[in-house]
Amino acid sequence: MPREIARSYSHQEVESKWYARWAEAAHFTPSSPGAPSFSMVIPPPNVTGSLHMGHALNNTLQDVLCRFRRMDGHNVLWVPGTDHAGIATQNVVERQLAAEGLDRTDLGRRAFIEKVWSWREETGHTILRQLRALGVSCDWSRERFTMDEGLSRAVREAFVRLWEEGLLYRAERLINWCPRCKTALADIEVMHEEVDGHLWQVRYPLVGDGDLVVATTRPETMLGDTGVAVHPEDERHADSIGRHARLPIVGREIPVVADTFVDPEFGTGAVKITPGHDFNDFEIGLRNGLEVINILDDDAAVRSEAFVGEDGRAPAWVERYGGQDRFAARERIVGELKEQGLLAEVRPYRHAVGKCYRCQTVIEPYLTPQWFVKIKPLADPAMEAVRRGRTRIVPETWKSSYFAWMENIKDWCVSRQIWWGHQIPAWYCTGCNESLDTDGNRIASGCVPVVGRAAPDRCDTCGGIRFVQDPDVLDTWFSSALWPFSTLGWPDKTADLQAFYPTAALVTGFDILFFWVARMMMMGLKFMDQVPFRDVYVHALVRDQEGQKMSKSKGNVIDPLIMVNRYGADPFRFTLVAMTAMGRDVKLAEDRVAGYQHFVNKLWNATRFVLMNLDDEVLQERRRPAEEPAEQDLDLADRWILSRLKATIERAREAITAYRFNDFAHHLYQFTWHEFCDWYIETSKLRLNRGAGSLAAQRTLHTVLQNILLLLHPLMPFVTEELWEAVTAREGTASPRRDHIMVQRYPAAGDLPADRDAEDKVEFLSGIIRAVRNLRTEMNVPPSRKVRVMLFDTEERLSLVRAHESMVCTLAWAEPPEYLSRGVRPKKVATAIVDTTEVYVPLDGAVDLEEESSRLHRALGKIEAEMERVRKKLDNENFTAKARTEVVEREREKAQEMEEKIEALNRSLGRIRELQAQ
RNA sequence: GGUCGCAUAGCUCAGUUGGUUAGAGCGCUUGCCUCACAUGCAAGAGGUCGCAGGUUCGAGUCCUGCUGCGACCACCA
Repeated sequence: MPREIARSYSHQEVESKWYARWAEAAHFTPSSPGAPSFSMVIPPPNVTGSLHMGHALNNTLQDVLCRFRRMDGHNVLWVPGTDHAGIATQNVVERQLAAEGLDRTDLGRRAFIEKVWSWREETGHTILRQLRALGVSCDWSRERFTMDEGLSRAVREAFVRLWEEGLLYRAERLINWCPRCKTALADIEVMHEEVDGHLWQVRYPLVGDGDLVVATTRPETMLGDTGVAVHPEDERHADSIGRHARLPIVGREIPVVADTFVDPEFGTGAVKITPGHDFNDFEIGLRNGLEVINILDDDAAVRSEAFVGEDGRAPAWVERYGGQDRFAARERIVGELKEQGLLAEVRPYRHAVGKCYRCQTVIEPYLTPQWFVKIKPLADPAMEAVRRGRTRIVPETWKSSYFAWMENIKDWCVSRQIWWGHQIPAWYCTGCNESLDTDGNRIASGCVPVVGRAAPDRCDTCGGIRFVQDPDVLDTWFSSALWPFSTLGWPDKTADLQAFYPTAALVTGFDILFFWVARMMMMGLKFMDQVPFRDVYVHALVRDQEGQKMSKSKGNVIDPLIMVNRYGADPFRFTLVAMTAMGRDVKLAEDRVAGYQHFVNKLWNATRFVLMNLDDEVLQERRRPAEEPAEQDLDLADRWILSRLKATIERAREAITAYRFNDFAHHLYQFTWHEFCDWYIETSKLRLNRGAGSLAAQRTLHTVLQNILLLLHPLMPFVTEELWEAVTAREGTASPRRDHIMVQRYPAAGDLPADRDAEDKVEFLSGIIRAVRNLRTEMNVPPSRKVRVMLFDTEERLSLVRAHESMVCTLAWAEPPEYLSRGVRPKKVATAIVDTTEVYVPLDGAVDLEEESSRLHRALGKIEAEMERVRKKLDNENFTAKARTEVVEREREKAQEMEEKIEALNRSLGRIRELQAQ
């Protein structure tokens, strides 16, 4: 019989013990036929990741939802897994290679990919292991990886279907190129950042005479200039239109064109046009028939006739500038322009540059063949679904962001020039495509792909049998976009899809709303003809206590595992949930966690108290927990706490189903601590000690405590499970695992009575008690003495106090009150009013004046002695000058405090003398 | 440049649809080792709810403007 539990809770052993037991009992995915399902997919963390605060918050919230729904009778499925994180993972492994002095080309594609796989075997499960420490209850038997066999099949299938429906195309477009990752990026993967740069004004001589001064932030791109543009109505430059300028350094003649894009107000009103390296210029070039020159491309000579010198080689300047780092080239170009006197002006200029979201390298617009998803036909239904409420975004403020992004969406560049990822299922016949580079490094834009679920056997056109697969891989987010259904077995029609799609909710941070959520919406509707989730709960970012984003470089990172280790998973989870209010960032400070650790301790000790006071029979009674105690001699206090419990259950359920996590936590906290512990347990003590009413009190304590544990379980799974075992005294039952709190019914308010009458009465009585306590303190009644009280009100009100006199007196530590009818108000009293009842504490009756007076004198004596010691210390000892100052400072503060205290004591003594005199 | 959000006690934040003396945790003050818990108990101090107007019988809560932060989006050289 676990009648005694330890004096305090130690989380370490308890947490690992219970996690193992839950897993063993297969509680994570219950299956009761006919029950409603509740499914979620985890936002798959990168395999490269280790657990940070964002994951901790995200997964705690999901776990709270899952545990609640599971207890509430749903068939819960929570699918865990990881994302292969193309560029991020490739970067990690490449860094390892670099440490050995190698790069990926030394290994070759096949060997490199093998290396990534073995890296993943070794370390790719770290983060999922770490999640277990939080107590998350995903179904580990269903762990998926975006590169595993099933999901890869889903990716190929999706790609092929998009192709077949004409929603996928390959084209040469200007894309965002990361020169470090050496791959294309989607628009959304480019982060814009303000930087301090310069605006250079460069003189372009016109052929014949005169010149045009153009302004640019990137002078090095002039190597690829193929025109200069001015506004058609700009009179200053009207003469230049149609003439040619001679490109400095290069010497090429380029046309001056008119385009309304040019803002005559900005700079000089003349813009150099570099169609190969700027999105605007590309458009202008198209409109005006300008050439495109690619200065970063080693193959530039091949790709553009303009670059071919007499000897068939690129002109020297391409080698001088194009091959090297852009910023070094910029300096040399600027230097050379200056030498030639062509630099008209330089001024500091702050402007935005695009950077790679993976490595922060400045993006270079670059003309290459890539694969694109035609996005409009996918985005429209995805917007419609949210508009019609088929998917609800919570909180709603994110809806407008969602629409804004979707409305302006452009075709999605899904190809990446890296090796780690889903290789694009497109093949090129070597017979048909002469320009095919059979090393597979780059497929020219004119080549015709054959897209299919597997490599083709024979070319339909030429009958050839040799094919080269497209070397590009898909954007990582392409596979994540399929996650809600690919993890359930799609493209097969599986029972899982039938049962669990659409998923009930998706819990995610706003940072991946567009990367991931929007794309899941599009793909889910496309391939499943149904939204991927009913609700999207968008939570905020976890910041440090100053509101700064946590980052390694700032050194302000709080490690969730350290929190779990130090305080326990339960307090940590509780903190995260309690801080999660809608639409606001979570600022996390460690002392919050410490604060909620105290709450765990409180719960622990409340349980200890209950266990110490229950008779064996009561402990072993097996009522359904949310059910009022059977015996009907319930006291007012019992009725009150049960009614409060009912209200708490209602509020808690309301909060959690509306994703108001902080409300959920706070209602339960408030009830447990300030209603159950502070009031109910305190009142129960009297009845437990006497015979009368003891049984009802015991049963009520038992019932309410069990309900508290059940209610708190989604938030604090470990400690509640541990305590549940103790309060349900379950040894000897046939199937202990069925008794785990994790699989009990969640309390329902309907099982309990509301009792307005009891609530009103207790509120009144506790008001009286508070008033008396307050007066006690005001009157300086020593704790050893009971206070004398008089109450003045109608007989009816007073009779209520009379009926609960012992409770009131015990909690207020008062003598039995004098009940006064109207008319005889006492004098010389301290008063308070509760409702209509006036509460009096007679001054002279409150304090034993003799005793109090001598107590104060003793205290005064002590302090004066201390003062004397301080004075001596200051006088006698030999200090160095500095030490002396410090000591004096410190002691002076002490002395000040003591003097204040002496003053206060003297005041009290004075009051007592006054009273004695009367 | 566009959009959205936030400004409430010393600190970190609650405050659903406008309704009587604005709440919590931490911190602070005072008194208590009262036999579940000092990771505690009791009592308390502390707020012109960013500023200025407006709507209303009534506004922290709605509207307008301003100030200060923050985020997201964005191809102006």
